[in-house]
Amino acid sequence: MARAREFDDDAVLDAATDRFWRQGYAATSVRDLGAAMGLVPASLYNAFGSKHALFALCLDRYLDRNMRERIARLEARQTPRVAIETFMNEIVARSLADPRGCLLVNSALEVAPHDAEIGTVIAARLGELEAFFHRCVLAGQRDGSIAAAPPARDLARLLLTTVMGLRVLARSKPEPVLLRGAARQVLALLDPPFAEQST
Amino acid sequence: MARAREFDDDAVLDAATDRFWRQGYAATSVRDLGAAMGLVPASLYNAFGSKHALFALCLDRYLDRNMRERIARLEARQTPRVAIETFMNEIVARSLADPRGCLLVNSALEVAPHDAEIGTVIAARLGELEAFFHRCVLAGQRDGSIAAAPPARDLARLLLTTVMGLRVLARSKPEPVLLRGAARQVLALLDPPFAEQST
DNA sequence: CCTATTCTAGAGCGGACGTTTTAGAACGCC
DNA sequence: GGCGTTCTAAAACGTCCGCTCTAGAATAGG
Repeated sequence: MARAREFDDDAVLDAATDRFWRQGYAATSVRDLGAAMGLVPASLYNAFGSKHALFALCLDRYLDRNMRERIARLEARQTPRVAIETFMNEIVARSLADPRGCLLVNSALEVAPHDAEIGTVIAARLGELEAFFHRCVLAGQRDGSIAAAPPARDLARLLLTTVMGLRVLARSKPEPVLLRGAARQVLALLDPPFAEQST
Repeated sequence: MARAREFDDDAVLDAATDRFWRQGYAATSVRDLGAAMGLVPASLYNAFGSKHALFALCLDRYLDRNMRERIARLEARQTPRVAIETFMNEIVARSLADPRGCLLVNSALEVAPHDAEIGTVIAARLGELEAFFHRCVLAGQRDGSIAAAPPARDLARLLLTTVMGLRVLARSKPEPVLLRGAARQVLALLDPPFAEQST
């Protein structure tokens, strides 16, 4: 052991994530990151290896603290139908409130097509989200709160697709009625054929 | 009048569009564009003014030749319900076949949030697409091929959202079953409550 | 206290960026 | 046939890129 680090890993990673989130990977320079993190480039390289490695770390941390946390929270505390509704409503609310959008979606378009390593991570996380929707739909079809007729896999696929679409629209056409209308209709698709459902 | 241009505007704009489409705006350098267009940077600047102006031109041309052409073709030749179905199926097929995705969607995430001028163009074109879906849904509800209950505006909003989402997923998780499943379900939402419909 | 190790600071690496300048070649018009 | 204009070609502008090097400050163990 020798001299200790002068900065807090959590704080500087938060700052780096915010930069990538706001500006994208390519448009964020190492000097930009350094300034936001309060670090000189050399310290940044000493601590995290490279811009690419730092991005991978930020993305992973982001997904743990946003997507996975949300999935775990909703699945533990809500009925399946309500979990889906809450998820979609949270996406709409966040999309309208936070101009940065979603780092996962931003990266899915900017980084994934040209970076196999990050691309694999992103595809896997999208798969986790699809799996969450699928579990919710299956459980909802079992308890009668979701229409039994449509295939659960396809409903999960459409829900995932809708989340992606909402995130894109929010960044270029951030109109509340647009996002809310789309979310309302995709949720309507879950309704069982008769208004009544088991209590 | 003096010396004539040695290149064909259409051909070089096609080449430039392909570069922006494939790599995005920021990741495409002027030298890159020049090489693809067979032009030295000075000629490019002489002919098109700047990288930004060239991009705006390419985006406009792209939208005329892809989105607007498709809308006009479908609206002229198909019943409203079939027009929507054909549009969605074409999006899925193209997304799976062309790794470049959609220049409009790519730009909606990469360029629009940081470029007010391009952002305005993109928001307007997304509005045109939403309006197309809205016209189709209204006409389909009139002729009985689309369920009358859901609000046409919301259906149009969800269709637009789904197109955006399909384009995003195709670039990071290009699985045919995923895209086809999502498209199938959003089209199922259009079905009138009883399988029979007027003919 | 001394040494070994790890940190920070800042200058600097070669190269690429968007753009402009300079030089000269090709054409319409008087 | 020269003139004026517009083209092409290539070098060069200053700036920023991701990254590394050198120097010195700080700390733990012997």
